Amino acid sequence: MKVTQKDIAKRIGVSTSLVSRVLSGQAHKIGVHPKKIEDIIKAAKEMNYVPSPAALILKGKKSHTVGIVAYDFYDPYFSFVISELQELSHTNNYSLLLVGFLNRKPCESDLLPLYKHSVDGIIVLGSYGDLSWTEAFKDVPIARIGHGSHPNLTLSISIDENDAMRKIFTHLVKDLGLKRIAFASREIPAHHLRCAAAEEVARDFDCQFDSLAPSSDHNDFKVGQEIARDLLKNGKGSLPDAIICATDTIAMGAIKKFYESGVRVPEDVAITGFDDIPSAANYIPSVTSFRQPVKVFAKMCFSAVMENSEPKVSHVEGELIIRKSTMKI
Amino acid sequence: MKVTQKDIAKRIGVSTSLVSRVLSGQAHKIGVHPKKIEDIIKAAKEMNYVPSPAALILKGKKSHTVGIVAYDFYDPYFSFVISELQELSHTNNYSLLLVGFLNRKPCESDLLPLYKHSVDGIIVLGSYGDLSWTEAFKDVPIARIGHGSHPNLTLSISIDENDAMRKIFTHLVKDLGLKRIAFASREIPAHHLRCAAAEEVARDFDCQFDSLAPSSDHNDFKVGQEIARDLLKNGKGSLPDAIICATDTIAMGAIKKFYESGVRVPEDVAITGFDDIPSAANYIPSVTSFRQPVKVFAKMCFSAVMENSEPKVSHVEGELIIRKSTMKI
DNA sequence: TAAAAATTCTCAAACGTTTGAGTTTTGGTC
DNA sequence: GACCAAAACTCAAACGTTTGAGAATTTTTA
Repeated sequence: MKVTQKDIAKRIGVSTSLVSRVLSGQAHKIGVHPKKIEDIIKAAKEMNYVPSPAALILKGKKSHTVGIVAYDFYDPYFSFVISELQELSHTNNYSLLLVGFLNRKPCESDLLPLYKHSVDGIIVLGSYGDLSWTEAFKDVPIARIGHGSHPNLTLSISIDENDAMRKIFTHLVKDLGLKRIAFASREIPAHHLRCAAAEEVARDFDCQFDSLAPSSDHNDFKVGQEIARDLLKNGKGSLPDAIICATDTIAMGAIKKFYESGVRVPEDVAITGFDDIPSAANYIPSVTSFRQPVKVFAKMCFSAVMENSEPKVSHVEGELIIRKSTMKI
Repeated sequence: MKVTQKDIAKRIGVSTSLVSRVLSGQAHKIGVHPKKIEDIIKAAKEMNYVPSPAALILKGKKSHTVGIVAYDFYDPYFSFVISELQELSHTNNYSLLLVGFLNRKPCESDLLPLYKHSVDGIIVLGSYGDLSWTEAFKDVPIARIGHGSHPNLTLSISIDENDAMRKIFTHLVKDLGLKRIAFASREIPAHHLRCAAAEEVARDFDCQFDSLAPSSDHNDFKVGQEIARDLLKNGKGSLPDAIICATDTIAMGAIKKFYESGVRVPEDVAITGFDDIPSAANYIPSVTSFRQPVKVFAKMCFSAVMENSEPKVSHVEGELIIRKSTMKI
């Protein structure tokens, strides 16, 4: 059924050693007759030989597999990352192993697939989530799309939050002339960082700044709604000019609550999101959002683990996609 | 570094054969002293031995890996499926190999990962997409979440479109008293099926029925917008009472276009979607949607490929989630 | 034209596990 | 204490590939 080097060797009448060296590109290391090289390659093609990765791994070769671990699959942002990684792995002849730590803390058995398939590298999605499990993978490069550094990470890549905020504020303050800015987020590490950046930039832009958080923690959408609801308690007059939301979904939650309360977006309050997930463009009104350079993230992570490059923390620039939710009327 | 059966054997002073038989649960087949069994198992635990899957695969054992092939990662519906499958694979101690055929026709190199890792089974996501490549995997069970049968499929599972339509029509016609129903979809196989079901059920319900399709084919959202635009050309008076959309995203597109044209949903026209993707609940107004029993799909596919069960085409019931976009005022 | 050198090729062990067939040990029986 | 069967264990080959070391063949050189 499955054709092996032995089959090729038999057909041509040579040893498997020769076949192996030719097929693995080591032919030049010893002398091999050009004609034989040709024959072997031709035979391999004809019999459509595919090397057994199991055998290769046994011999200590690379598995050409990267594991991708995600803490959350629902987030459309991550779906996009995954589809990018899939594309990259395909063009580089790698396989993609998917492992997820859904909510729960990663346990032994979560990591097993990574062990078992002896991945050449691991790509982690998301800033939050503990990284203690990386201890068990000291010898494989681990890259992360997310914020902050960690001793076991070969690459940690993210946007520069300050730069992002600067771009958002420029739009809000310079383009639109807004002054009273608020930031809406959940009580999670990834959002704290963003909030701190917003606060700092607000100072530079000389804005009145407020940080909004929900009383209780639900999903992003509910959080957005709650924040809007809380804001409305003080009367429509006291609304900020603009609300920068930590995610698109929070933005949508806020927009919906405002809509239901007769507050118009962007006329009464401008709203921005983060990540530019597909539905941001489809919402009513379409949501201005800071788009992360996902393709670049993916590419850099992939290169980092393939080449096992030097540890590094990197920032790459994103882009503010301006839509109706902040448009001048 | 990595501990093997040899290490265990050496520590206890037995042969690797014995260790292997004990550890792989074949001890009862030959006689093994109970004490030794205990010792070996204890040692394996202490040294935290993990069997090398490479070696096992080489010996022709199962790889405990299932491949999941998706034609589209962007669709939130599939993200959800994938996260379910991930959960299942985890509880069953399987690994998940992700391969995607993005737009393009699956080519040789797309399938390589499945070959290479000698997957025990394959789960295909989506009705559309050609299945000719399955010829190359005659010996592994393939299950599909999607419509229709195919000789190489162990399981093809989907909702019963007629049942779904019946539930939607019941809501629209019986609950809301609507009479003039339209169906909006794209020109793709999966939607055609749905359209046919709608048409048939409309007859049973004695409704005026119309099938709507865009002049040109874009993404779902644009299609929704276009269909709404086309409908508006004939004046607001001629709108149907309700539009059943083949996907949530088409529904949102239509809603948005209507909103921009001053047509109110649900007051002027009721709209339903399909799949109940997360953003359906978040839209303005929230979108009534037919939810597919994704968890059941995932579970059945997984079981089917794990147990390599008899070929079967299955339907399971879904549920209409009623929201604002069809609510009585 | 034989020896040296260069070229081309093969042997066999190794990676970690399984398993049929064989070997040693144990305990029992007369 | 010699013999037998049952119980407990080991040998070695096999899975598909790589690779250092060596063997065979061809070419060069003197």
